[in-house]
Amino acid sequence: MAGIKDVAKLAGVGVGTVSRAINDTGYVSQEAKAKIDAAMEELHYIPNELARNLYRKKSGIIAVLVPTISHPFFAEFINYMELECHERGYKTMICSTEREKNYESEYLQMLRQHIVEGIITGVHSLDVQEYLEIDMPIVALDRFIGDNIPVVSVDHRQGGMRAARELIRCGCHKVAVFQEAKKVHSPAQARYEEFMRVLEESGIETISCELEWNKSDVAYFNQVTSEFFRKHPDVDGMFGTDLLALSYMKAAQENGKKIPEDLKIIAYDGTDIMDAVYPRMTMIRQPIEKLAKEAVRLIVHRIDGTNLLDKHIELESTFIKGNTTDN
Amino acid sequence: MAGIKDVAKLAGVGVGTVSRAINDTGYVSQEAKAKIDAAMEELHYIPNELARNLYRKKSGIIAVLVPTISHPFFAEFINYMELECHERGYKTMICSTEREKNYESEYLQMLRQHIVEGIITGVHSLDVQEYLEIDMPIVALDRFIGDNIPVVSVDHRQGGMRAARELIRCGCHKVAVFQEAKKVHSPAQARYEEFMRVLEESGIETISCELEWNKSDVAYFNQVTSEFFRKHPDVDGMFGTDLLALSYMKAAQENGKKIPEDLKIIAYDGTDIMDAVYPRMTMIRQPIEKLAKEAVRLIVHRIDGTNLLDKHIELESTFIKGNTTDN
DNA sequence: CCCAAATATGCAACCGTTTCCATATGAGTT
DNA sequence: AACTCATATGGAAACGGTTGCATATTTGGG
Repeated sequence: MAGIKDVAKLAGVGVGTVSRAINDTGYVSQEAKAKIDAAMEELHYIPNELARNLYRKKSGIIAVLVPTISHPFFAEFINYMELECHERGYKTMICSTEREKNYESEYLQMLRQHIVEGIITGVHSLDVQEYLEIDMPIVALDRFIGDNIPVVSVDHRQGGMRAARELIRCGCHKVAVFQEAKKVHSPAQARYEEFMRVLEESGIETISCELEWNKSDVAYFNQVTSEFFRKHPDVDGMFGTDLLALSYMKAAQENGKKIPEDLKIIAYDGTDIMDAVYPRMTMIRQPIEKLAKEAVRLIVHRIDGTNLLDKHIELESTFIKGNTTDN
Repeated sequence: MAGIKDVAKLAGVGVGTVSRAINDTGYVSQEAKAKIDAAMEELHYIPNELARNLYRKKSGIIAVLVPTISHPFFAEFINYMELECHERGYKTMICSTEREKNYESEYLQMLRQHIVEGIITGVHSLDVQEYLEIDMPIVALDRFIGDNIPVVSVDHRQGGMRAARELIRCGCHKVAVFQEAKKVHSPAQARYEEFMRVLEESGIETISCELEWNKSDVAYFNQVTSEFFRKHPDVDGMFGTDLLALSYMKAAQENGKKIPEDLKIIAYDGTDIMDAVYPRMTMIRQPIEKLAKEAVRLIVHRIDGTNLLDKHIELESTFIKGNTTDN
């Protein structure tokens, strides 16, 4: 591998001159530039980014922590995030934490090790302490971590309210709501609270089913929904995240229920795979692209040290009327 | 940020001794070790990985190139891949190329820049030349690139054959097959060939629909399938990848077709979101976890320079009988 | 008691860049 | 002619580690 010294030698100039030529900084004569270009060409020289990184103390990498990539919401989020990172000159590193142990601290280490410059975390860790101690570029996706860590999320309360109103409008009597583990401190909790509050205000019975922490695979969802359905076959309304809503619909249909006649379903998230299913789901769609862009914007600002003011960015979700509530 | 010199100074030893203590190489006395540990603790010292990388000429990062992360197959693949990489001590960088331009060369640069040590590419580029020139750690997922670049894929021919036989068994007369852009040189082409060959051998009419290159979003699929359905409402069998199969089923159901009575559908890929839909899809499931593990194994071997023999790893897919072919 | 081997350590060189600084040249000004 | 100032350049120091080498010091066997 040819280094900058080889280029300098071949071009008959000093390394400093080569470096200035490459980076277009300082003074370099036309003559020298030409010789350097020729030498670089001849040696197939490409600057070693490792060395640059060391000097600059920058890796140009942003990490994203998610429970699992294989979940439409996170997959879509990461997709948009990578786009935005790329646009801003950053690379994207992924870290999934859905394993036995809680791997978060390991990933946080990467910040101190200068492997990554910032972290966007969509992980619902239980041991939050570690984050609080660090004063480093961290942005949370839909999760409260600490006062100094900005959060990007949607207005869950509104989403919960809209879902509740829609089910009320459709005349539901007994509604199931699937919510994530309560020990997780997330803005999403407001969604369930508001959803249930509004329904109960209207005197509608609600049955909530708390999911296990950090489990979001389809096999688990199928197990939960079919079991739930067996216990509560008379439920006539349901609210849950995309895959869960799909899974519940499946459990119901397998048992001969008609959608939306016998059961109304509203899905939360509205990832785009939902557009491929029949019947068209009534959904509360999160603006995933915007979430991702905002998260990247915030983390880049943190990295640059500019604009540290933003604390909580709350975006609006969209209600999409489909055919799973009524026709 | 405290450096190794600070630790050395505080501990009253040389930097070499500190380095040896940290890395557990060479001789370090108990006494020195204790002092160093204390100093590291006091200074909250963590080795700068950037500096280590430079010396070792290793970044510890493997990149994965995909058209889009937001597609269940790739999302699942990346998920397992990240797991396996992590297990082997590598970080995972993602690069999506589903943008206007063909960004592959940019990402290939990362190898030369020493940003990543290896690349697993699931991208269906058109300009293959660049790969061929490079003799670097590259592994292709389901795609032929060049003689020196190993491929990990499934036995598509068998998958195509099974799907065809199933549709024959169900008595289809006119079958639709959606296939990726023909200009892509991928092992998957064998699937369509075999599928159509077997059907035509039985005298069954086939209509093939070629998809645009590098388009795999649901909106596009919906557009394609609804248009196709309008043109060919009398088709009674269909074969396509997961989302496409879902989208097609949706188009059919929206037009009052009964599944599987009026139309038989077989999905290829079998990502796990498919387990959440009703009716249960008849599928050819790719062993995504194994694909990912094999791809990582190969790339790591290439990086280490051990075992450069493997050229083409071909895994078996699984036929899963669901209720979209018959009950 | 002596010498080889094992243990222990500090210092300098190195990894491949970037940037600072000292120095040089030539053009334009007074 | 002397003095700026812009242009141009090479070499050294720095980034923060790791490792080779020279040099103790200790240990143990004959």
